[in-house]
Amino acid sequence: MVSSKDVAKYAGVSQTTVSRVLNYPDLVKRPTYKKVMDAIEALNYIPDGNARSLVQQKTDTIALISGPLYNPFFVDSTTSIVNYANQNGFKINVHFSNDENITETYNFIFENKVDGIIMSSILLEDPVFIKLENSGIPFITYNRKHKSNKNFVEMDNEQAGFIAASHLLSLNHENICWVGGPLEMSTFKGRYEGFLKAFQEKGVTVKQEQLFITDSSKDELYQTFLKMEKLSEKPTALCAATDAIAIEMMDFYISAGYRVPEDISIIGIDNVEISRHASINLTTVGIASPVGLGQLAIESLIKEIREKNKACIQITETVRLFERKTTIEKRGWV
Amino acid sequence: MVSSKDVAKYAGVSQTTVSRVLNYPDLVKRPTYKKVMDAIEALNYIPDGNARSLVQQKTDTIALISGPLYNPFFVDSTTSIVNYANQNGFKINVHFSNDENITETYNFIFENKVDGIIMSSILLEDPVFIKLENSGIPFITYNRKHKSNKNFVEMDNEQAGFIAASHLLSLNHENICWVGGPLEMSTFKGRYEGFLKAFQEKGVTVKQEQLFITDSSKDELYQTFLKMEKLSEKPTALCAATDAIAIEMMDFYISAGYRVPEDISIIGIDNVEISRHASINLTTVGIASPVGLGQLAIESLIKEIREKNKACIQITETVRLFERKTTIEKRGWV
DNA sequence: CCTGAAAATGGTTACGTAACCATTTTGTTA
DNA sequence: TAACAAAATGGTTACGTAACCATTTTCAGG
Repeated sequence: MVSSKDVAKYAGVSQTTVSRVLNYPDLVKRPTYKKVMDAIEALNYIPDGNARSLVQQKTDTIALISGPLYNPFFVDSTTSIVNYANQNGFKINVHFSNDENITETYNFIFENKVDGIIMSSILLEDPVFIKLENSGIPFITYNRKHKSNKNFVEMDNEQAGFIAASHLLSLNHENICWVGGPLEMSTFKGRYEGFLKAFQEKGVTVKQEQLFITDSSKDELYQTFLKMEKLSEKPTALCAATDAIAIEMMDFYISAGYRVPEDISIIGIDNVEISRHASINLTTVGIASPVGLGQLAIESLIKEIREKNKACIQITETVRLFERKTTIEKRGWV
Repeated sequence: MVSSKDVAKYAGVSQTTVSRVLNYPDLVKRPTYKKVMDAIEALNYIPDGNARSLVQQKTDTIALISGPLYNPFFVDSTTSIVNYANQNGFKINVHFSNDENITETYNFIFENKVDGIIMSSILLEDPVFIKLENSGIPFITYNRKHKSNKNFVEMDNEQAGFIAASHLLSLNHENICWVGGPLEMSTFKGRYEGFLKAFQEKGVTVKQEQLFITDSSKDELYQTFLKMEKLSEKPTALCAATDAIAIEMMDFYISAGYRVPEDISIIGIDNVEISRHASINLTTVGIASPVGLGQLAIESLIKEIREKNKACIQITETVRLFERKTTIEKRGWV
């Protein structure tokens, strides 16, 4: 491989001058500059970013630990994060975590110096948090957060759950099922609590059997669907903790011959891009601002890396209802 | 930052021995091994992957140039690629290309030594191909290919276009629009030619005005929709070059009050995951094998990197129809 | 034409690791 | 116990770059 030494020899200058041509061209006389550039051209020289990283003690690389892309929330956030980072000269090492391989994922990341870590996959009381803190690497979470998180970008999850439940209650639904979990994750916990709070304020009682604390895997969601089918009183509405869950449940209901929303109202939370689609038209709750959580987080992280800014980044975005066509007023059909 | 020298000093051994403990533990006596491991533990030492890369002349990193995730094809392929690579100890640097920033993207990648490149975004006659060849870095394309590509994984695009068109023709549609492009891309070119071939074999004529060669941006697709609305003879069926286009067009039609498939049949190509969803149920053409193109490509690339295998990888997967609910027989309504 | 400061360039080093070769230690066999 | 091979460990180097300090060149002003 051709190195800056080869270029130096070819151009008849020192390696130092070659480095200078690329990094401080103003310090080099024009003719010398040209000689070197010609040599670079002729030899097809490309500087080795790895070697540069070693000497400069920075990698211009950020590790992203995202949830799986079959959750459309992460489609949106991954897109923003990768594009924004690349535009700002950072590489993104992507990892998709299913919350099981998470330890390996972190070890993998620690092995390779990165300038920062941006992630969603963390539990409220995750033990990995201490390792992250000790590593000294700037990191930020988006969507979810840890109980002692310094830097995070989230939506107001409790408000979101509250708005979703309130919307269904205002449409006269009372037999409303909750689907989502696990509650070790800040998102699900907040949304769940908001959901319950709405019932409490309205004075409507929630039965234990209406609450399904599940993970988001297709299998378990299908099992949940089957359980709901066996309920003595079938729900007239369903509050899903995420759009991904809502869309999946909708699939099961429609496949089973139900009409949405006539037979069952469904609401999600996240307002992912695909929920807008005319075939889906999911009523949902999402952040009011047009800038997504991923985008906010990566902007903050890069700022912190650049400015060695040690200030806390704690953003909780306010949310609102996006009313579409999967929820409808409950009609008495007695 | 704590280095292997620090560990060596702490453990009272040489740096060489520390390195050996981690890479060739069998060459180290048990007590020494333990001393070093204890030191590593005590100092919280993590080897620097960058330094290792420099001396070993490999990075364990693969660059991925994917199309945008709003095309669900790339959701599926990116997931397989990232997961498979990570499981095999490779990091993935992700880049989303919109075919405009492509030159910058390539320069960005060349600046940082990677062990391989896996990409979709390339034109049939892309000039960047020569730079890729000259770089000596193993690379493979999936989905699309270059006219002189050595390594690629694709579907049989012509067969796909042929099957899609044949399906619509067999349902007695004749006024069928084609939407997709540009033809500089192998996928669109092949599918388009297959589409035309089906008409030719059936002896049905295609009018120029039925053929819409567009890019896949939402804006341009909407313009295309408007043009189709103004056609003297409105189409009864639509063959989209990709599922992404099909799903987008479906959105426009439904939003405008049309029913799919009663008012217009729509077929796509790719068989992306989301097309299976009960709310979408897109009839489409996709590879018969359950293993996706991205997965095939990353497996081949990693094999090539590991074995320095210089054999050509040229895979063209056969395709079949996935009949769902967006296509229906044309009824005479005169 | 000389002087001195500024401009331009060069030499050397460190970054953290693994490869390579050299040296010391261990243990076996005669 | 001597001899010697094998096992264990150490010293030095290279990887390719930018930082740092040293040296040479240039050129303005007297």
